Amino acid sequence: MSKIKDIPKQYNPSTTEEKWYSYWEENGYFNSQPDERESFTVVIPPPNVTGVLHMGHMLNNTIQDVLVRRARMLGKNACWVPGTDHASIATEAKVVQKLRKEGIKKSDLSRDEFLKHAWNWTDEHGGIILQQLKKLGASCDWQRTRFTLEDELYETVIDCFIELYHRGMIYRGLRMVNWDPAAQTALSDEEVIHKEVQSKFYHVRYPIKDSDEYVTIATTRPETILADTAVCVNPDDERFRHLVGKTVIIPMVNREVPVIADEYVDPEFGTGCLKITPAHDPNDYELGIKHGLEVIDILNADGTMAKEAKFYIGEDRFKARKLIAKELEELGLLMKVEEMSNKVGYSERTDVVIEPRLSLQWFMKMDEISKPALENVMNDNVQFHPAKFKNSYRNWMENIRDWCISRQLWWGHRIPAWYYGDGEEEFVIARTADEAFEKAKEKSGNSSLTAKDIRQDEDVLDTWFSSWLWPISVFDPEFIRTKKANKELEYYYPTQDLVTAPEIMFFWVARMIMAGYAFAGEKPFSNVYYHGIVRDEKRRKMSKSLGNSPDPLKLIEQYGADGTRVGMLFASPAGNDLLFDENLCEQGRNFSNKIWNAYRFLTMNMAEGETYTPSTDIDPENLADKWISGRIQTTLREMEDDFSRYRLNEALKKIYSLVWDDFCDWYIEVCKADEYGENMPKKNLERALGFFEILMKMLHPFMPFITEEIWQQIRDRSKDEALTISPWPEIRGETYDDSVALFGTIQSQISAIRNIQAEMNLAPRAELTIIIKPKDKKLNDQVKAAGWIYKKLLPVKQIRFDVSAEKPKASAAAVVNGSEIYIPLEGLIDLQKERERIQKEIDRVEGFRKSVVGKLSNEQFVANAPEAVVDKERQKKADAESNLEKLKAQLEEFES
RNA sequence: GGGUUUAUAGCUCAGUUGGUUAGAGCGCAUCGUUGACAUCGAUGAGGUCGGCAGUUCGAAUCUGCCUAAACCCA
Repeated sequence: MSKIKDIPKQYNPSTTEEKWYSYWEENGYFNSQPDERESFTVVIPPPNVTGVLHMGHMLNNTIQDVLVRRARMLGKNACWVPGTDHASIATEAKVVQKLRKEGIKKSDLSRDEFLKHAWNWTDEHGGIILQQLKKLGASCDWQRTRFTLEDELYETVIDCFIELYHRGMIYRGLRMVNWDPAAQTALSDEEVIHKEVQSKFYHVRYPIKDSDEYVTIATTRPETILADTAVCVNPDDERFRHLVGKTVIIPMVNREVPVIADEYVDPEFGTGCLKITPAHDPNDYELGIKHGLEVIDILNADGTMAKEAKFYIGEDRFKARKLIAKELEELGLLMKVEEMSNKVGYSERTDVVIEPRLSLQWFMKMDEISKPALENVMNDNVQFHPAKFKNSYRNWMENIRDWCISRQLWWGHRIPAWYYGDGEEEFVIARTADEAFEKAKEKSGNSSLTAKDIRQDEDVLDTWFSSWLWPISVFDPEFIRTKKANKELEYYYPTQDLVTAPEIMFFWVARMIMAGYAFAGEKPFSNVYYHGIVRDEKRRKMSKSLGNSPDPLKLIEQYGADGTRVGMLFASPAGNDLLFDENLCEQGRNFSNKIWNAYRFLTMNMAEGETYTPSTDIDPENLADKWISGRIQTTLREMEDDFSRYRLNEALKKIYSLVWDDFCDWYIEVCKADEYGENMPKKNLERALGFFEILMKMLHPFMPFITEEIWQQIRDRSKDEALTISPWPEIRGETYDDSVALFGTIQSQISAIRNIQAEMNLAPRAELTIIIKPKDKKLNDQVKAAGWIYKKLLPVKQIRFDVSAEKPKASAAAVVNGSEIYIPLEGLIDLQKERERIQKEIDRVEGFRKSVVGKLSNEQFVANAPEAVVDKERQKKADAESNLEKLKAQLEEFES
């Protein structure tokens, strides 16, 4: 390259980012087609189609992009499939809300009319989030973008339902389900969030029939008293044994119900008497079946009191609770009210209190399908990173219960069940109405059945019942039906890495693994990387309602996409939560600027009209070249290890430090010209550019934009030479261990001299006379040959290397690994200060020596520890003593 | 109630199979700016590793108990 004029002092991300993202897209670098290369496939955890980018997405997609970009540079056929899901409950709720604002009630609309509104909403708001991902730099294959409710994927889900039904894994049944009275739908167990809340514990008296006695029960939900059909005690409880078999009268409704006995009751809890409400509590329901109790349902779907309750009909359950408590008090039956904390289930989506409710729903059997999913995670066929999550996975899998897959909603995949009568078994499963009609005629044996006599199930399937097929369906939507993989599925499946948050483990990860084995007979991915949840500095989860989440796009605007990515990753150790701090993005932006200025400085050193060709042919005589080259090689190896363990933040820290500390603070400094104002020697500049190119490659997965910008400026590149598709640097190069060690020694000596400058309050530019007395002849030759390095990094008037040097009078001194440094400071030295400085060092080394001697004088240690360890201690002792001797001599000489 | 995880500098985190007088970044302090970058440079001060007991020649690292916190499941 040749000199570029007027590079701005500060890096400006916004123009760069626009420019390169469109360049990448135009040239199709992110598009993947099956070929002979090894595939590296990642499917995106599909965000809600109408959602907007939040901090969790930022982290999630930054991580995926780093993995995908690195794989691409490693020469793999990288394919990152983007897409969205339809988010049944959330989207339907939003549409209902929007219609309500317009004065339209959902119940006034037909299903088709409602769906039209929902699709309009989706078209209007849908996919914004995918556009936002581009701002982040996400290198997705946009041509493959999928949506769980698009036609092809819709069919897949229906195929899946039919297949599983025929395998006998899907059934319909009356069960106690988690009912969301706001969304008016059943939910799966996973969609219920249990929260610890402060509740009132009402103690209520129930009179025994034909007696003066009472039993006292305790409940947090007095409204359910109206649905009680028994009272239960423990058979071994002496207090109540005589009451078993008698009849109690339920207050208010005056229903006569039996007192029954069952081991289930814990005599220690509450009053020891349990009211049984089979319609409104899962445990009571079981007891009800066992004891043949009546089931009285007193709640409507919307959570108001039903006419069966007889009291407060139409009132909300919570209002009814208060009214009933008041009435019981008036009746003299309310004994006391205690405060207690208990766990109450809330809807994940609508945040209202869940009611256990008996209803007819579709379920999926989980016992068989979960087995391979558990086994293949435990044996690491599917690896979890970090592995600690295997524990909770196993725990959930081993206690898994059947999955309620029906939802009383319209936005979603409609259940392909068709009813021809009211009986529980009077239905058929069919793909179309015609097919259903034929099947219904056959199953019912009623040949006079007409098409009008059959009606399709109104309900849709759980959103996760579509997304669990994602790793299969995005490649081959017909596979579930045809059972024959197309070319794409053949090539891309199983995928490599899945990146998600641990909170999604049961919703999605576990079920995708089940689907993988159930349909493809193979895992859906090889690795699952669980990242933390993004929290604010007070450890609160970031949420819209708390308003504690920054706007990701504003962050990108402010700090650049690269800076923001670096900020997110810096704070993100695998599996730990991320305490987001904008400060980290600032650090990322500063890093961008540092890189930019390093590059700017190199261009400033170019002569007009001259052409510079980056080179990594190192000068064998140049210690600094060998050192930086070795450092790069070592860092590449370390990063490889970090990546293999999904420790992205560690890999980033290493390249960050290599660029900033090694390259900028040391390498560029030693490359500079001898005299200020002169240009850097051409050879130095070309090598600096050559190493800089390698650094840009190493940084590219983390900071794609600035690295591409500089890469393209360093040389003219063809379309085939964009950094994004460039090969990752060779890892097989020399590590120059000896040169790296020698350079390290010189760095320590230079730091020691700078320390003297600072502690002695010397003017930073005051030129120094420096005498280095290396610990032996060999080192003397080596450092002497590298004398030029000292001159570049220190204000040197004169420097001398001499194994037999004597300490001059009135000089500051230091000992570094056996080598001594003297700096004559005639007239400048503060004797007292210098004495203190050396004494401090003596104290430190003496403390160290003592701890080593302590070990060595322990006979047990010498006898039992491995010889190498003992030898090491002896060497430490010898070194410490040698250093001490020199320090003491320096101090004495100083006193005289 | 059952289970899992975590506890290391002011903050956020490293610390592989037990052998470092415990590391990093941020923050803090001192000094420095017409010399690539103050979105910067140089230097420095901060922990004995939650508590107790044990195993061991040796423990931040292994074991037990306790305390605290987080998460998951009932």
